[in-house]
Amino acid sequence: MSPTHAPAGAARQGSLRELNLALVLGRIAAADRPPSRADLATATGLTRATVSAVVEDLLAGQLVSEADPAPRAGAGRPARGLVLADQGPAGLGLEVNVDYLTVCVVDLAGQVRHRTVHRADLRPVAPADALARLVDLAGQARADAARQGLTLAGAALAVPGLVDDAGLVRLAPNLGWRDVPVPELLSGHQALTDQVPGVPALVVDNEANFAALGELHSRPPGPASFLHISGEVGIGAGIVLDGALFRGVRGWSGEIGHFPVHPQGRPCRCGGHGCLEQYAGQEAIVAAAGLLRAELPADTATARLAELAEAGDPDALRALHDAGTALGVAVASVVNLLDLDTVVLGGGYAPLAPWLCPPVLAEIAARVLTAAWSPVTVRPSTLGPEAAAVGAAESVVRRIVARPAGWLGRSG
Amino acid sequence: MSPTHAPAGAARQGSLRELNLALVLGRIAAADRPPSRADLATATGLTRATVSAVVEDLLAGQLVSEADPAPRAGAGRPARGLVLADQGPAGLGLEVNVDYLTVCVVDLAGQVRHRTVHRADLRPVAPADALARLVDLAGQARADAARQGLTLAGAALAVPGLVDDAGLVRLAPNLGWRDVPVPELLSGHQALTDQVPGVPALVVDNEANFAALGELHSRPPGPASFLHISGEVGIGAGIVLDGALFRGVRGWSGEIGHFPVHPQGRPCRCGGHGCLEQYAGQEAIVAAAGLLRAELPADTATARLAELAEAGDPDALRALHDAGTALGVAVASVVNLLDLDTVVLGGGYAPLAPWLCPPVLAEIAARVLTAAWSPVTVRPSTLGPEAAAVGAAESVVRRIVARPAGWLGRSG
DNA sequence: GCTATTTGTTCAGCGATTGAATTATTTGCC
DNA sequence: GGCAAATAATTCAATCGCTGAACAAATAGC
Repeated sequence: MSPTHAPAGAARQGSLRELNLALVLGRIAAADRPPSRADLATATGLTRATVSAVVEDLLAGQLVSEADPAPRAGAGRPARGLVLADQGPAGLGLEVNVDYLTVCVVDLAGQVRHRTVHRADLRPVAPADALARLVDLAGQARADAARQGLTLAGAALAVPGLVDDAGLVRLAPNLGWRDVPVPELLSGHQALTDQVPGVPALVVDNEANFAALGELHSRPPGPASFLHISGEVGIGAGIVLDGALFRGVRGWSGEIGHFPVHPQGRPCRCGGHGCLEQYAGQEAIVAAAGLLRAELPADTATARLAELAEAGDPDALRALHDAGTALGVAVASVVNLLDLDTVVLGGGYAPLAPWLCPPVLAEIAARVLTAAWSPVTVRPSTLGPEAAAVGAAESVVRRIVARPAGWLGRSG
Repeated sequence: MSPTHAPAGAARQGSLRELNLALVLGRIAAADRPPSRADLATATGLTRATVSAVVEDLLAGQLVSEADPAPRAGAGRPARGLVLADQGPAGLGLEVNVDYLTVCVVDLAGQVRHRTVHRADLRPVAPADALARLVDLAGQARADAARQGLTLAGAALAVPGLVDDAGLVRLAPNLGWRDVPVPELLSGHQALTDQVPGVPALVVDNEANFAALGELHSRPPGPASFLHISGEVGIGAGIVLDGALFRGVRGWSGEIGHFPVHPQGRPCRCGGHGCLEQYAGQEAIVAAAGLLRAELPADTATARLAELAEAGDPDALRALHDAGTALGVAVASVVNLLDLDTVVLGGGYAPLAPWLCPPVLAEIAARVLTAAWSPVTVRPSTLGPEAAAVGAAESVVRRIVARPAGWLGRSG
């Protein structure tokens, strides 16, 4: 991923157009106001002739559309602004979690055009049945998308667990799933999306990874490299390096929940001692604050905790401080290892960020050698609780923006 | 780095040839026996006509040369094998360390064609003087390279400390350097190498990073992603992801020495407590084994320790076991975070690997969730103590192999 | 209404790849 | 020894896509 590496395949004649399609479309996507063809030419270094030809392809493929010209001072023929199409390909994002199912549709511009949240305790539900419900919701989403002139070009499913390259869910402890062959179970149903060359029909990945992707593509765009930590029952991290998600050799990166914060500390269900999860996991924080954890929905407990902290409840404040310190120990090590300058607290941590950030920053200041030369930012996620589903859907459209040739029917 | 990301610049006509030059040359470099043009055509997907044209460019530019045909069974015109040229561009690798200076020259094929090690205690020497000595050694290396038909295309300097993007050595604690502007100090001397477009004249980086690169490009080629840990007085890690060194946002990745192994443990000079360095640093191991650390050269102490362990000395064995356990705690967290499947113990750890690996593996087995599905390999580095200098030199030639257009005088 | 200015398109030219035909060189068989 | 089959490498017309310059389109200012 960004590092200078040799190209994967042969550069044939058409590769040139493929690259320039991606280049121009990427510029249109990144611009903050609709650029003209002339703007794109100067920005990319291509000639206006080439840009025109490329844009013609993109217009024909419904990837961009012409917008009202951006008002400009001075003389000259008015420009025609180019924006990402709001009719055309879109991504389907799916999420299965402990107490809800989410389906959403995101268009090329990153707008959420459809969203459904289905609250239900999924733990007693068999995986196949949960997926069947999801297919049902996806069908409605697809119909709604079609009404809006959108074509679903691919789907991505977020799961709170370890996922295989093939989409096999090896283990989702809080959901009670083990070795669930998701693509196989879904293949029995109607296809979720249309088939588009270059866009896999279904990608399954960890929710923390997709949540990080959602953050990466949020507006305004985040930094190119950051650590996104989702604090739920477990603690997962999504690592974004140079604008790309780092998935590790087998896609199992980001397991930060069992970082040894207190090596001789509390026993953890993983078999170790003093794992981060035991000190900064949602259940741990809630318990430390003296709240009964009988209240089932995790977000309710989190909201309650935030209320108490807001009101100055000393137990809640102490619990949050301790959790933040534990989190800070782990985060500091990650920052030392990867030299990141931004850490995003997402998921259940986002509403607690006002109280978690200070101790995290304190640990970073104390433990990160290089913090003296350049500061590390710790901030809450800008996305809500559906970050993972939105990030999943965005990963689909981003793939099209990064490689539009597939969608346009070129060799890909 | 590697990840699917949009191309940086405009794809013009010549980019096609640039890409294919890199593609073909990369194949020649990666092949284990000299491939013919026909082999390259089938391997890359290009036509034989194109491959011939590309190879002609590479031959003219002295990047490859024709070798004896690989013996083949069956009829047909015999192939002409292509190998990386042993006359042509080469990389100059430099290293400043606490008790030695090293200069080496590595050719395109990765062969070390010249090597000088100058032993001296560099701590009392002013940075400018140390660099002047290095320039002297480099001049001899350049003359020797010229005698062998090699042209030095660029230089890379390994330093045991934090280095800036601009080559400023912010801090090299064991060397006593602070804010040393290396490129500036060297600019006063004769140029180390020739100027080649696309190849920076001098790159300065951390020794751990270059040592990891050396491991990456060693024969047989290592895995595409791994963690390389250099155990010296300090402990540095080089992170290789998808075949590329991961340098972090500012190039300061890999600071693993201050990983909190025992949060309430021994105070560390960094201000923290229980840092890995205090338990698995060379001085710590030597002290724990009951050896006097008055013996200055670090490699002597390490060798002595290995001898004692070999002889079954219980103090030495216990010290190594404890160090390995501490190292394992840190390594397990890194593996959990990045999902790597290979860890290489280099530098001072390499000769101690027989005793360090078992406890490291034990900690990984206990702490890495995914280790159950796929094992993690822990092995010593195959390179000797000059790994950093060789890795530095290799980084120069690798850049040429990855982007030969610059060397060939194309726009690149 | 005219000029200056900027946008976008058209078109000949050119570089690079392609695919088929051609040449080169060896093995195997009669 | 000579011929056919097989494999390697080169040659060449065709094609694709980018370039650069000329040209058409559309607006502001005088």
